[in-house]
Amino acid sequence: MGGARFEPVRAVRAYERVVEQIEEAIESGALTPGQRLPSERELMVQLSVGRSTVREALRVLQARGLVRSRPGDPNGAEVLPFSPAALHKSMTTLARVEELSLGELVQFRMVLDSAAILLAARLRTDEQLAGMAEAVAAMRAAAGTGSGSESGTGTDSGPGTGTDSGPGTGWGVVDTEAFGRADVAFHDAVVAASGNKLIQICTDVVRQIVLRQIAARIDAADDRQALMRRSIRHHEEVIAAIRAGDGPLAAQLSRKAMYDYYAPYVAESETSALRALLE
Amino acid sequence: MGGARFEPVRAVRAYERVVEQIEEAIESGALTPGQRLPSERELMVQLSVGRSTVREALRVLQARGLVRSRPGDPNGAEVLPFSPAALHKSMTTLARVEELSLGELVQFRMVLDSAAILLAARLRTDEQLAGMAEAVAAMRAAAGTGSGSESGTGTDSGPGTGTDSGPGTGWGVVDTEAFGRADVAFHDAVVAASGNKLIQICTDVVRQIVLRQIAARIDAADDRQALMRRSIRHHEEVIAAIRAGDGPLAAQLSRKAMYDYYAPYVAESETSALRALLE
DNA sequence: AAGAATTTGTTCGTATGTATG
DNA sequence: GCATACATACGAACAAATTCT
Repeated sequence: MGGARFEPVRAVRAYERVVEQIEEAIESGALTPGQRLPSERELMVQLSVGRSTVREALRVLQARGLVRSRPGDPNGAEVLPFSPAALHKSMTTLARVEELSLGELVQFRMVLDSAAILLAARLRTDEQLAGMAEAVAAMRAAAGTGSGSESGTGTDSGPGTGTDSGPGTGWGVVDTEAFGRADVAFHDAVVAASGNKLIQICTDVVRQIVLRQIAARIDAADDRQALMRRSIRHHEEVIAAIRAGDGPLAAQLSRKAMYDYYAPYVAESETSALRALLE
Repeated sequence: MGGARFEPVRAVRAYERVVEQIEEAIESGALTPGQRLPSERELMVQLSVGRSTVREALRVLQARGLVRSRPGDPNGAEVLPFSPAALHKSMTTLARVEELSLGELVQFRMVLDSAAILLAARLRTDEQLAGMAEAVAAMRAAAGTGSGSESGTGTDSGPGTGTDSGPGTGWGVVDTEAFGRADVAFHDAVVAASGNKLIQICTDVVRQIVLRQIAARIDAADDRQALMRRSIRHHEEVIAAIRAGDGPLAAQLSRKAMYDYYAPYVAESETSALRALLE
């Protein structure tokens, strides 16, 4: 009894077979980024399918961010290096149709970011630590405030980043855009030090989604500079804890910092769930 | 100076415009799951594009999991309820082409799972707690071991789940498949209690990817029953901590449990990064 | 610098298998 | 069983874009 088990045969479309073949070639490494696929007409001969079928398959692969094809390119479609664009798209869709609340997104960031910081406190190199300090210095510069605190970091502001072409912002006062960039650079340095690419990509994606939802409200805040100063102080505390190797403290500080920064925009019914992470 | 800023005009394909229109209709809620799109021929009239263009757009939408079309369906393509399938696909691709190591995946699970447990310890209802206990009872039943420990949980094994049709496994001994299902049910109950859908989906996706990588090795282990017993004991300790409302303890126990379970399959060079989370 | 050759983008017509009534 | 409408698939044709000569 029970030797053979049959599955219902789902009618597999021709274009899916094409997608599978090319996908397999890419994911297995037989096709590496930068290499070219055969032209559509040659693919249609090699695979013995019509051109429309080939094109539909290429569209799917393009939607997944695996290849790109340009009109007139004598070579075929180009195999792309992986980018989290498809992941970003999926999560954005998820956020819209599943009505992911801002609270959930911020909570997710608090979890992943504090984990990254916990790991970074253990695994960071001195260069990575210097990169974090540099980013905070850039935040200070963008906030237009002389100094945030009495921290002993000897690194001065990185060259060139910031006050070159911010449209509509004056000099020496506040450059919201540059501040945001420096903030991103800080967190990038942290997740890079954590050594976990998955955390890196997910935090990156979620950060963009969060920012898209509240960028307007942050820009409209009239106490921006005060917010920036507090954020800078928090970051400096985090760096100090990382430098001291106290991961749990650094992680807790980072959760607190993110809570303080984003909580005003989260629905009141959800802030308690955020505070549950502050402990 | 600087008033108008021009962007390079990227030639936007016709099919992309079609994708955007339909996508917008779905994400905005104008089209809800279960509803039907117009037929391809009608879309091609409404949008004044050719048939192939419509089809390529539908392929992209199908690849994103937003619609599904079947041959012969008198209605058009069906709008689907959101499923994390596209997210899963993206992450799987990421894991393959970026060579995400098993260590990174397990680390990610440790972070998200322990966060979910921390939240669940605060926010769970009694029903959700009962569901977790039920899942652990099912794990005990599947492991074929009389009792895992002297824990005082009064719930007996849930009805029906488990020993009905495991192929090739005897009765009363070990049913690896049922054990896995019960384990999944436990973690599902936890993330449901955490109240964060994003954590739920991400843990679900990553769990499947991890399992796909090491399922064979787990099946081949000859001390499976010992592993199961230890896993059950760990889960019972976690439940006890959740019941007591001690979130940090529950989270720490869960990280330890996952480390014990998966560390043997992780490269030795990576286990230290995992232990960094154990604190 | 201009034109030829090739490739993708798009349309259209046709044939086939399938689901619904 | 039959008619209808649909998706699937093929392939020819033309337009637009790119590269090479």
